[in-house]
Amino acid sequence: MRTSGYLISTLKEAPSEAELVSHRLMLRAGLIRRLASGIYTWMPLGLRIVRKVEAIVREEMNRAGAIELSMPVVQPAELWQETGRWQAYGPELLRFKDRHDRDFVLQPTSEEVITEIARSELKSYRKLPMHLYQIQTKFRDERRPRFGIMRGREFIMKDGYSFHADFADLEREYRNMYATYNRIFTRLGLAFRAVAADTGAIGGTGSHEFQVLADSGEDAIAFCPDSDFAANIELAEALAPEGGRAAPSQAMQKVPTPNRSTCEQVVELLGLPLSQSVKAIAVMANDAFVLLLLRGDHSLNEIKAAKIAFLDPFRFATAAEIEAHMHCVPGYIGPVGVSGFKVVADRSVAAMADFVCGANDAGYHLTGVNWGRDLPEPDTVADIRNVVAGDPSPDGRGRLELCRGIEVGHIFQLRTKYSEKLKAQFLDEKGASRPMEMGCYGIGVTRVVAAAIEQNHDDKGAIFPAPIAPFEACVVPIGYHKSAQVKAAADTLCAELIAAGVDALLDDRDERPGIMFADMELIGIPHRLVVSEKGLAAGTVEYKGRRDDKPSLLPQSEAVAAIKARLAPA
RNA sequence: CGGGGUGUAGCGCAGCCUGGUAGCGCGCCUGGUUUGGGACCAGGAUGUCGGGAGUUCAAAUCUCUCCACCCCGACCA
Repeated sequence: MRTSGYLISTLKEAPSEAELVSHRLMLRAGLIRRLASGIYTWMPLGLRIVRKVEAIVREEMNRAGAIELSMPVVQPAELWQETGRWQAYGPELLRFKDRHDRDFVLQPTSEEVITEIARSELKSYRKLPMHLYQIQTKFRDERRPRFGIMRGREFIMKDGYSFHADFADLEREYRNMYATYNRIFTRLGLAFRAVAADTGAIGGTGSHEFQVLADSGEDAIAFCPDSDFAANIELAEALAPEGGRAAPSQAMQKVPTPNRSTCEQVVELLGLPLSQSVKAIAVMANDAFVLLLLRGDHSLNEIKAAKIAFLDPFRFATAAEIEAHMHCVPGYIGPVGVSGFKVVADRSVAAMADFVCGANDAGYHLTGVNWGRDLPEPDTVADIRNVVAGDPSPDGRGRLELCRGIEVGHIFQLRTKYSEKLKAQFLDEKGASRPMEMGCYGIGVTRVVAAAIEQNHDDKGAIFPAPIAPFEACVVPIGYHKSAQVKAAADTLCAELIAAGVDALLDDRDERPGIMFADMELIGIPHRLVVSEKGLAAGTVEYKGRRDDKPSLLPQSEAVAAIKARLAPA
């Protein structure tokens, strides 16, 4: 491929709309162009990257025994009504009507359609197991699209669905996919981690996310360097503190804390550690008022809290509701001397002694508060906080660390949630009708592109891993349009690279070298060869890896082999 | 959805306060000089100033309204 005649549209300055590094670089490199909020055109160069990601995903899915098909982007509402997701999915599901006033959706995912296919095609245990997947455009009407393609509304996802006669076989395929995803993300050249995850809206039981590690990631991951424990912070269990609760050593005291409504402000005034304070979070669950207690230095994990039966679902109480139940303004509320509603204490709060909390009197807090003596034991003790770095690992083998990640893959055991609702049943060996066990497996293809840049870039631009780079190598001639010798050598070199199976780009534009270097670096081509009259006179071409500080010289005759060697899998 | 902000040439921005008919840099086109890290000189093209309504002799500028986009938030009382 030659740059002349191709569409390379780089920008010196990034459009002001972009904040995130990958978003800025994708716009500057001309990989994408925004058409509407969260909706982007994939420009030729960007599309090459997408196609390379797709090819690797497709190859590994096929190798793992899955079979590709393609389901419609536009789907009739009836199936969605059958599973109840027409109601349950909420405003993220884009709905519209056709000319006959019939309801349709743009697929955000395809459990309904695939299950409809399974129920009509897979009627016998003899046809199971079966794993079908597609690589398709998805649409989710995000409440706030952001970060360019990272959280766009329209995106490309590989979604696979497996059908099984029993749970043991689903578990086998789940392990198969776990291994397949590890292979895929390894081949994509990304630093990633598989983490245990909450099953979220899709439902089901077992679930793992595949997270590309990057500081800008939206997800927090807890992992244990001394074991293989890794989980999304949504799920990571906070164990009860070692050693249990200390005996009371102080008397309860009411102290004035005027204009200090946060835990931080109160402990600063009292000269105590934040971990000695308790904050009370008021929520409404099924029209009932509930007080949640957390240590001052901890944060509420809403997903864990919603797993307590009487808190599902809950929302945060309004100031008016707080005053109605606590007879006190927010900022000074606490669990002492209250009645008429439930109090849920985090495990760490239940283990505290001599703690500080609001006095239910504006401008006052209580110190030296102790369970059992100053207030009754909490109604419920549960793990409702986010883990923090240094917490013991739930597997008992070390301490947790935190890092951030970008979710690029997610695998679920759906069990029979959809097969029951959509009556996807098969006949087993005994002729009995049973719902199929299902698994589902997603990879955000377009998000992988953004994640790869987020993880691999410098001040010059993107640094693509070779397997997904728009081109694997580029040839930059100096004086292509002036020197017949340079032109011939560059043409030959590029042709030889391509003949050797290298996806090579020749920059034959009549531009100054600085412009060509800068563009090739911005678009993240991992290997660069420079052909010049000076070098040819000495029988050399210059090589520079995208991450190298300085170029090196290669004998002209060895250039192709050198690139091949650098592209070979390690 | 709540809060904040921005809309002026392909991109980045100035002009708005104090109304007088639109400008700078980059990019683009032409010619020339250049040619190993985003060159230089000369000439040139490109704007419904986000849309609509209003005030005014006159609106990018003032008023109202709508729209689009971006950022933050939508738990910590």
